[in-house]
Amino acid sequence: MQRKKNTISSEFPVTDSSKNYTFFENVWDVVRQIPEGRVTTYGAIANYLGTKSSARMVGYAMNSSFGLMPKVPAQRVVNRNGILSGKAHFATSTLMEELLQKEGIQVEDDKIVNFTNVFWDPSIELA
DNA sequence: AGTATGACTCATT
DNA sequence: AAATGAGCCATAC
Repeated sequence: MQRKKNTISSEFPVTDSSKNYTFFENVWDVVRQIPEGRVTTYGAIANYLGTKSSARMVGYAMNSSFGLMPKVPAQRVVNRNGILSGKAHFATSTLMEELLQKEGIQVEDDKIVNFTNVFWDPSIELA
C-alpha cells in the first residue's frame, strides 16, 4: 500500500518557498501548546502535521529544541506507550521525570501513570 | 557527495 | 509475541 509522501510544504504555509525547513518549527509550535499536566506523543504530533510517518523527525526536533525561545516543553512528549523514551537526552537522567511530576504528572518506571487520561492529542485539541 | 544515524511507529514476518 | 523492514529527513562525518 502506498503511503502518503511528505507534503507538508503544500499543506502548511512556509516562509521560504524554496525550502521546506518548517517541519521542526511546526513541531515546536505544537509542543508549546501542550498544556501543563498533559502529554502527547511523537506520532500524534507527526500525524497532526500531516506526516504521520515522520514520528522520528519529531523526536529529532525535540533534540534540537533545547535553549529555544520561547521554550519548548519537550518533557511533555513521550512515545506511544507513555514511556519517557527521551529522558536520556535531558541534562540529567531524572530531569524529564522531575519536570513532569512538577506539573502534576505521575511517572513510574519511566512510564506515565494514567497515560490515556493525560494524553493530549493535537489532532483533537487543536482541531 | 555519499553514508550513517536517530527522543518513532506501523506493517509484516 | 518478538523481531525485522520500511518510511521519515535533518545532521554529522
